[in-house]
Amino acid sequence: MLDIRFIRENPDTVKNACKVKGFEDHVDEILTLDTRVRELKTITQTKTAEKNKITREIPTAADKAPLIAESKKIGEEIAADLAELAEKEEKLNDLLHRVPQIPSPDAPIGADDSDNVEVRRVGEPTKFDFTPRAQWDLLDMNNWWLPEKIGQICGTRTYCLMGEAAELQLAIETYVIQKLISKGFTFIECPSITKPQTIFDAGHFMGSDLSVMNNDVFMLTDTDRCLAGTAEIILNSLHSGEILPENALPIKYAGFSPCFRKEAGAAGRDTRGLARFHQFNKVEQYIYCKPEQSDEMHEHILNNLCEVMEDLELPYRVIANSTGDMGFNKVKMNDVEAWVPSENAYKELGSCSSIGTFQARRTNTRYRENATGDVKFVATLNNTGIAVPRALVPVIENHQNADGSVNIPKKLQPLMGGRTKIGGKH
RNA sequence: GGAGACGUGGCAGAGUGGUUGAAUGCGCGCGACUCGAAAUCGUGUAUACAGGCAACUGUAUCAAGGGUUCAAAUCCCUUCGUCUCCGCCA
Repeated sequence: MLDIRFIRENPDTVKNACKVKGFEDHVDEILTLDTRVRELKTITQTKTAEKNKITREIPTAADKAPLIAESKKIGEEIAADLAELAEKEEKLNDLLHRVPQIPSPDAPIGADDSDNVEVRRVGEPTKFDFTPRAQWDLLDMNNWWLPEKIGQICGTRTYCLMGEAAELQLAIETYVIQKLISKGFTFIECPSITKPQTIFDAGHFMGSDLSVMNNDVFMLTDTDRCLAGTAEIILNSLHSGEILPENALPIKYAGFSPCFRKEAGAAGRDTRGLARFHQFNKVEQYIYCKPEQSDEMHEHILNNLCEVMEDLELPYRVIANSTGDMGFNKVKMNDVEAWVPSENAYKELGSCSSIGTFQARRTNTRYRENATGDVKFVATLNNTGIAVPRALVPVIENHQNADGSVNIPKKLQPLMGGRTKIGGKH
């Protein structure tokens, strides 16, 4: 959420953010409510101060009865104002949770992903001197998965890797985790079961009614828990309510967890292959930093993902997502897409986001400035480290050979027992 | 799942209805002493919101929420969390 003072002082900026991101504009209603709420606070606080003064005189007063009566009378007056205050504050709070984060001036303005802009392209689409196979053919012929059987057992949008593909997935996860550790990240394995409030605090949903997430989040029936869609959710709440020392920043976490998505809005999309599942694994980069460090950290975690692409020897490109595509809580967003030969297209493998202080306001995560002693909200950022099995798609397709075998990228070979190739007839 | 204990400031730890935003100790900041440091002494050390140009003032906060009362850290209820023992268990 945004600072109410910021909205008060920059209503036009906020209105514009609503417009370019495609969210309803509640600014005028917010400002009206805000004025009334502050009025009521002033009135009730003045009366409470008066009442406290009388209350303090009671223990030593010779005749207590008139003072008690007076105090009681003021108490009743306060109660009436308090009722209105509570109602107005609740309404204001709900509307404040519907105001989107202000997008960066650098972000392309646009309604949806068709307005995204390619920032850079690294490597060329892979050329083959044979007809390359699609991921599902490679998986079938190498006996690397069980699509029909697992569909019967576990339902749609589940997967099961076997043999060398399962090994490769584990190697990729381990590789990325170790890479991030070497760059100063703290490796942290996160729970997937969490409370709905933590998901809300990550700022992916609008308003203050938690039921809005039912469409996207798996709720665990008859419990107060749900399944987290990403480790970002847990990492975001890791320092909630804390005031961090300035020199602790930036804090860099490499979170690993199984991730759960309902994929309710994706019916019929990516139903074949390893691209989209209810459950997958993800290494997540998560940063807490000072707001002025945010751009630098954005480049840092974006570059980490680009390096991973290069270590996996994948042709890829970086996208600047448009204001309409970046989502409710983001300042700026860069997708990283890898080349997928079977689709003759670049496909998203990761998404790098600057959140500003938007999440920190929801979790109340702050730091104390050394020089001034001031307490300020931290900025947070997140990026994919690697998401599997989706990342296996470009890896096995781009590195395939005519016989259906797959070359292992050099950096992964030590984690694959020194093998340079898997699959094929051998 | 059963039984019990507990949740106070950065930490430790007093405090069971009335100037307690909270004793005391530790830590930390500043100052004095010192050539410098240690020790010692003095002094200071939460956050949010509202009002004010500001100095500052007010209100709230002793896990969270609600209740009783003129008055709640202190009494009652609910929730959350932590710990111990038993049971179960990868």
